[in-house]
Amino acid sequence: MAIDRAKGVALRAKGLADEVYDVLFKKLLLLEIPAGSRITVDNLVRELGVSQTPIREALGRLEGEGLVVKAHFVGYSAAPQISRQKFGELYELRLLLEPFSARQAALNMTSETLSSLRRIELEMSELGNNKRQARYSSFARLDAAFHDEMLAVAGNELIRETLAHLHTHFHIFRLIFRSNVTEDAINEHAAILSAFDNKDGDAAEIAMQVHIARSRERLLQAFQE
Amino acid sequence: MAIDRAKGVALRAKGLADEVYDVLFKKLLLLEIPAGSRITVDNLVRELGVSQTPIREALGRLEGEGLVVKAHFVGYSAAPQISRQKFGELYELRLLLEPFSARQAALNMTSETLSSLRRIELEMSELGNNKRQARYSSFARLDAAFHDEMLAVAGNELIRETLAHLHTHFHIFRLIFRSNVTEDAINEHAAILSAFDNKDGDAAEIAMQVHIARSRERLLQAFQE
DNA sequence: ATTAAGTTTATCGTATAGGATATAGGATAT
DNA sequence: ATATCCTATATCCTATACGATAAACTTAAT
Repeated sequence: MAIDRAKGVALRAKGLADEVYDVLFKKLLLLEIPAGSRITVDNLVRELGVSQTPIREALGRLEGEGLVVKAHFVGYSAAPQISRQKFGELYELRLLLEPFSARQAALNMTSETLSSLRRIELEMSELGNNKRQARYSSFARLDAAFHDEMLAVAGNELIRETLAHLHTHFHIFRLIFRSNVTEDAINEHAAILSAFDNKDGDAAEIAMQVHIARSRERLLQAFQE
Repeated sequence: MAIDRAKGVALRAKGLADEVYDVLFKKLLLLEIPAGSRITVDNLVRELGVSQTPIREALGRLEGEGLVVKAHFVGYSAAPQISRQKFGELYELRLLLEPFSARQAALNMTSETLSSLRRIELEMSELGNNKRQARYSSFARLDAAFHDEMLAVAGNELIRETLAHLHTHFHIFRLIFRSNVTEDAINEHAAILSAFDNKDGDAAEIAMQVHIARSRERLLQAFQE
């Protein structure tokens, strides 16, 4: 896990702070650092083998992105678990942005992106045989890729960045409640893909709306268990 | 301008990094640091009288929020000026979020918020006599307050935060092109206020849509000058 | 037994020194 | 005259030492 300084130039070109950032980001996404738990600078110094400065800089960036919070003279912690209130707000926002983006994507769709989306879809459908843990983790990654690729084609980078940012929190939430949400989503994605194939903006918008609304219903059960 | 360490406890309770953050944020918003210009750590050390660590931490946070960018072994710079492309994307996003929020705000409107919005509106209309520079600066602040107050009542904090974040970049843009956009906006705000007063969601949504679309047209001229 | 005060420890916050790199300017060779 | 190489400087990047604070633990008194 330690960062190998012997890599020399290639590593230093990016800067240690960037490396530390990537490591911490990944740990947060994989829940190796549980939501709400403390993150001490000294521990990271020992664990990663770098000095405090790049670690503080990386934590500062994560703080700016809302993934960690800081209390004066207490230190950093991973951001707390998403609340039910926040969950509802997140889906309201997705419903405003993604159906619109799906429409745009349908109108701008290229054959390259379409085949790329089909490949993602194929990979998803082949996950059924894997173990539950591995399956869910892969599914989450592929689902993120599907939506992100669509947003790239839709053409509004600001919307794409905004949702990518929110997706991080969303992802952490989903990982905690390992709901079995894989199979249904595949059918819904197929409907979206079909609309993309026909360059049918109306159909794409509606299909995406259905997809997100149903996703919300599926995950909402996690709060009631 | 220097941070007074003699303030002692009160200052330290917030942490120097937070103080530095506030100072830099304000400088960026007031364009005391022009878009794209270099921000050197050493200069800030001398100017603010604090060590490098809190400055780096503050810069890291600003980087996470997209207000500054960093190049390895080169240093930090203020984020570059918004492009025409980005400008279009920003308004597309606003048109997706703010009319919807205006509808929600109309349905949830309270008498307290309504009178608060009216007070903002009154202040705006009284700015006409001031000097152009002071007038514009005050107008921008009041316009931001108007939209933010509406978003607070609308109820979705995530949308509010998202737009507040974007508003920073938007504000910097407007400040550079000191377009004379004050008078028209006042009339458009009045239409929104009227819909709020009647708790008329449809009217509020449409009025906000018109307001943002016209605002876009007014500012778009800045790119063509 | 419980509470409160004092002490200890872990951690953050700050400062300074030294090494590494990129950029700019000048000198030299063609 | 131009292009290339070299040198110098400003700046970032890293490491370490020291001070300040808050939380945890222990001890003693009621």
